[in-house]
This record gives sequence, structure tokens and C-alpha cells, in this order.
Amino acid sequence: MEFKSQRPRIADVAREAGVSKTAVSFAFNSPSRLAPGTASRIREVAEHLGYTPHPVARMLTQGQTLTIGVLTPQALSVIFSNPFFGAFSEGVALAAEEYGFGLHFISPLQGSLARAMSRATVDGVVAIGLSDAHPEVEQIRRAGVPMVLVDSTALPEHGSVEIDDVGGARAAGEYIASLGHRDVLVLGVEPPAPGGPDPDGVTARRLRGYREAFARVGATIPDEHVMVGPASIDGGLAITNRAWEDGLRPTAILAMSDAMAIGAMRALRDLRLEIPGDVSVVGFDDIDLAPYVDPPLTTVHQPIRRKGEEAVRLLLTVIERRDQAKPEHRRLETRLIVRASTGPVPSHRKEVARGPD
Amino acid sequence: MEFKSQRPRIADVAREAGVSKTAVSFAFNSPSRLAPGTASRIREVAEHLGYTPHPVARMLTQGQTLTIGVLTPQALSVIFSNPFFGAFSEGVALAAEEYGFGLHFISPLQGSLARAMSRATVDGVVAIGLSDAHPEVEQIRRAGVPMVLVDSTALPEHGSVEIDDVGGARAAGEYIASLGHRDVLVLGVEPPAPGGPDPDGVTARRLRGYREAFARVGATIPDEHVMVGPASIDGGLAITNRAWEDGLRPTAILAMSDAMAIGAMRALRDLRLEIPGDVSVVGFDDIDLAPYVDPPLTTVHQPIRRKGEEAVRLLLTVIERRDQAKPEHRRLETRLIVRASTGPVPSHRKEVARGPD
DNA sequence: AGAGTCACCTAAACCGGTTTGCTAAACCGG
DNA sequence: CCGGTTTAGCAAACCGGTTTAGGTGACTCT
Repeated sequence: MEFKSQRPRIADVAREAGVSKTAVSFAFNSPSRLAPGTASRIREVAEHLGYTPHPVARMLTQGQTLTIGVLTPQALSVIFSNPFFGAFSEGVALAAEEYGFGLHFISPLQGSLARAMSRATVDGVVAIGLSDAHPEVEQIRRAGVPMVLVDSTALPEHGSVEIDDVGGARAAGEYIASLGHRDVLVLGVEPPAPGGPDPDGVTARRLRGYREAFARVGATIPDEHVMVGPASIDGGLAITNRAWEDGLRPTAILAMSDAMAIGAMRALRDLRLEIPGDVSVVGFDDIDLAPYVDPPLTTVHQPIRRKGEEAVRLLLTVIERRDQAKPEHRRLETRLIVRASTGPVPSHRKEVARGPD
Repeated sequence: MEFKSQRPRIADVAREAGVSKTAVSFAFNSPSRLAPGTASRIREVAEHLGYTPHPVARMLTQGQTLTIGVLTPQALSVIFSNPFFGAFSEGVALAAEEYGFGLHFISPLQGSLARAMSRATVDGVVAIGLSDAHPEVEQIRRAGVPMVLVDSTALPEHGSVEIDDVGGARAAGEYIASLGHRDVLVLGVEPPAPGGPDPDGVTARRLRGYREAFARVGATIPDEHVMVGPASIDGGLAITNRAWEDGLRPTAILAMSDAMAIGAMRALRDLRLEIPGDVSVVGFDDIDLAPYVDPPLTTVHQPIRRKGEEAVRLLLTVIERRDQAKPEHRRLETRLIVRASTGPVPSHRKEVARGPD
């Protein structure tokens, strides 16, 4: 099957140094249990042979891997295309590195998240956007791995870190409404679970915030004005185009991700519409580049890195004292950042043609 | 030390089902060696107990981890702040997922890359930006792990994927020179090895390209006009400010990363300079957002995702036929993308004050 | 000189699986 | 009814380490 590794084993070092395997192990892990001379001699032999303890074997006996997993219900190749995830990973990495933990990314294997989980050698996982509706949620829960959820409360028995989605979205909605907009398009992020509508996911929560804001001014956001797609530039671009093809002519677009907002702005440009002259755009996340795009993006700020950091810290406490202590749930604040992609509703429409509504 | 896991073991399933461990193992791995009824009964018991084979134990016997590592000489928390890395990871993930491999990120542990490597349970690694000058390069080489290098030729006995840095930089330099610029500032990316000057690293190669281009028009880029810093927005911002403080007044900035270029543009704005009216800026990478920043960034395009993908494919062939076949070295093309952040050299300087040169 | 300590080192058990060889029973053709 | 082949399942060895429970000899104390 595989190949007799030419890598030296502990027994090789033991033989070469004329001691037992135990001594070699001690030389590396508790040198104080050996005569100083012996310990250093063994280490020299090891060095000479190029010996390094086999990490897998070591994990097996120690019962720990010093690795934490980042679980995503979507393929990594899609999730990495959202700058949000880079920043989140940055936070996760920061905390993990601080405590000497490695990072392992876990995404569905042959379509199965549970399978990927059971393959992964981690001491615990940070699960991002794991929805209640995910078909494998039960298997994952049963795996009994220490876990902290991010942007989800699907598994209340585990700790979680989330943000004030509703409040952030409400602030965005109120601001847009205050500018006079009544006809908006909402760009939702695709539910992680391919099938489920994810009744309490990020998309639903933010939508609730938008709607609350509009309700206050007596306006509504009909379901047909909520379109969902991948949280990427291309996603936002495609959906916006589709909306226009469908005849929608909103004066503002509320995107649930900055990447989508940027895609939407691109689509609007291609339609010869001005931002914010003809259409206002507001994003969500406040990625590093949000201030630098053209026009600078009005968006809902969330502490992305901190979200990753706190999730890891929470997870590490769970791993350490593997207790039944009641899980901690943290909620981080959001706030609206007004830049230049939003403005008052235009007094006249550039294109008179309205949608079918 | 650690905790008697409540997780069921293979022996538990065996006892419960009234068979041997062997039978349980067969039920999962080669059901054909068992009577159909027995196999399914065992699987039921396992399901009922919530049994899942321990991944570490399995790795140990199989001699493979089905995981590939991504090795970076810098902390993940810094490298993830460069959008380039997100896109690169996207490519890596795409190929890894295709072949059912997991992804493990390896960064220095307590300052030591070699230590991090020896902890990591991977079948091979993709090392990005590993410099010749890195102090631990010898230890890493000796580890004998299948490896593919990206953006580096530090270890010629391993395969590599790189891009035409010199050509890309030369194209950028020629273009800038053709616009009449003679006084430029180069923003280099920090050498991965804290100490070494990395004589043949990315920074050196691109610098060579810029200089070749300027040489053709009889101009030079003095060393004091080459400043190095972290490849991030903040890095570019800080260095540009420092350059101005040092009295430099270039008419163009050649940044070796788009993130730095964006930071530089920010600094220029803060200095009340116009882009490209007063100063032209060209980046390197062509990240997804390069067309969307203000002004749209002129930059050297490189196939970032493909770089990640090819590295993984190369690595997988090395892992599979663990042969001594001569290592493959691939070089991907680069090309200049002209957008709006560059223009002709201004006829008069906004600020007359010149630097000390 | 004998008992007790200590320093140093080792054999064997163990972590949780997989794989190899083997046995016992069932099956088969003549 | 018998020798040969299959089938179904088991015990034990193994993967490469760590850890436990001694064992040996030198040294100290009385």
C-alpha cells in the first residue's frame, strides 16, 4: 500500500545509541530523567540520523493533536473567494498561534461534512455558518468534538460567537429609509445548507433587521425583492443583473456582504447607472478594502478578526477544562459606517420603465 | 494528562456486537470479507454507539494522512492580511478538495518553522515564499517530506511553481518609463526570513525587472529608493509616509503587491496628492479587487489561483509515485494590466521641495 | 555489614486502529 | 463419503511512539 518509510524510527536511534526506546523518548520529552551526558548523546545520535518523532504516533499516545479545525459547510474554494473569510482566518490564526495550536481547515469531503469531520485530527473545531437545517448536523453533534459556533446558534449546547446581525441590518435599513428609499433590492448570502431555507441563519436575521427598519416608515420589502447567491463579487454581479432582467428597478441595494455589494456596483456601472446618483448600495462586513473601492462603500461594520479570535479562545477553554459548564454565548457589536456609496433617492428615474409590480 | 475519552472504541463495538475487532474493522473497510448480514449488523451497532474510527489511529496504520500542508515562513495572522493569500488558498483548496485531501496551514511555532513542520501530520507540503536564506531551511529539507515550492527555488531538488517575476516587473517598469517617469519609489515585500537579505527572493527578482526596464532608457533606481515592508495595506501606507518624510518625491510608485499599492495610494491621498495626476502607482498580483479600487489599479497580473492549484497537483504526483524522478519546475506567465492609477509624468511638481539627493 | 535511598535506565503495556496468517465450518464434485 | 476449495471470522502482530512499573548498582547511614 504505502511505502516503507526511510524515515528513521525511535528504535533506530535506540539501537544506534545503545539504549532503550524509553531512553530516547526521555531524551526528548523529560531529559531530567536521564544522566545529562546520556541525554545529550542520544540527541546527537538522533540529530545525526535525522530523527524526528513521528507526529501521528505522538498524537495517538498523547491524546491530543494541538490542532484546531475550522469547519465550513461550503467548499473552501468558494469560501476563500470572500475577503471576509481571509480576515476571519486571520483572527483565528492569531489566537491559535498564540497558544501554539495549528490550523486545519475542514470542508465537505465528497459532499459530506460529517465524513470530513471524522477524518480530521483536531482537538476541537470552530464551525462557521453551520446551519440548523444542515442535513448532517446531528452526526456532527454526536461526534462529541469540542466545538464553538460562529454566526449560528444551531447547536445551543456549544459555545458561540455571533454579531448583532439584526441591529446592524436595522441600522443600515433605517439609514437607507431615511434617505427616502422605499424600493430596495436585498442581496442575501446563499444558505450554507444546499437544501434548507435556514430559518434562523445569517440571511434571515439580517433580513429581519432590514424589514424592521422599513416597517417603521410604513414600507415593506416583498420577498421577490430578496435574492440570494454566493457571497462573492461574481455572486453580487450575477444577482444584480438578474434582478434587472426580472424588471426590478430599486433605488437602493442592501447587500449582506461587501463582496456582493462590490459585484452589484459593477453590475450597476455596466447598466450605466451611477452610484449613488441613481442607485445607492450598502454592504455588510466592512472588509479592509471597503474604504478604497469606488465609491467608498457604505457598510455595516463587524469585528471580523475579533470574531475569529474570540471563537478560538472560547474553544480553547472548552478543550482545556472539558467540562459541562454551561456554554458561553458572545455577541459582538456592529455599526453602520456611512461612506459614499449611498445618497438620497433620486428625484427622477433615469429609466422610466418599471418592473412588473 | 488528558481525559479518558468517552468516545467508543473499536473494542466496544466488537464486544457489543459479539465479534472480534477484526470483524468491526472489516465491516468498515472491506465488507466483502464478511457475511453481508454480519457486516450490516456491525455497522448498526457502531451507528448506535456513535462509533467512528479514530482518525489518528487510522493514520498511523495507513501511513498516510490525506492532508496536505501549506507552509509559510511568516505568521498566518500576517499572511492572511494580504488578499493575495486568500486567492492562493482558494486555488490550493480547489485542487486539494478535488482529490479528497484536507488542508493544514503550517506557520512558525514559537518562532520555529522546523518545529511546526515536525508537529504537522501531512503527506506533503506546499511551501510558499520559503527563502534560501531561511535559517531552518536545512532542517526542513532533511525532514524528507514531499514538498513543492512556490515563488522560490531555494530547494532545487523539489518541484516548484513560480511566475515570471522579472518579466512582469520589467513590463511594469517599461510602461512607467515610457510615460516619462524617471524618479520612482519601489515598495518591496518584506523578506520572509527575518534576517536574510534573500538574494534570490521575490523582491530581488522583481527589482531586477524594474531595473532592467529603467536601464534601457538610461535611468537607474538607487537603493535608497527601494523600501521594504509587510505586504499589506498598512505596510504600503507606512512605507510611503516614511519615504515622504525622508524627503523622497517620486513621480511613480512601483509596489510589489496590490495591497501595498492600495496603502500607498491612501498615503498619497492623505498628502493631498492626486493619482495619477501627481503620482502614478502600479501594483503587483492583480487581486480580485484591483479593478474596483479608486482609481482602478494598474498592476502586473499573475494567475494566483492557478499557482495554488498547480502546486498541489505537482505535489500530489510527488506523493503518489514517491520517486526520484527529476523535479518539475513550472513557470507561469505574468502580464501588465493598465488601468487608471498610472499616467504621464506631471509637467510641474506640486511641491517643489526635493529630497536630499 | 545490612538496610535504605537515589540516580539511571529498561521491559512491557498501552494508545486505537489495520493487516496477516490461520482455523473451523460449509460447500462441492465425483 | 472423501479430499479440496471457499467462506467467515479470530488471535496476534504491527504502526511508532509514551508511560508505567520495576530493576540494578552506587552511595549513605548506622
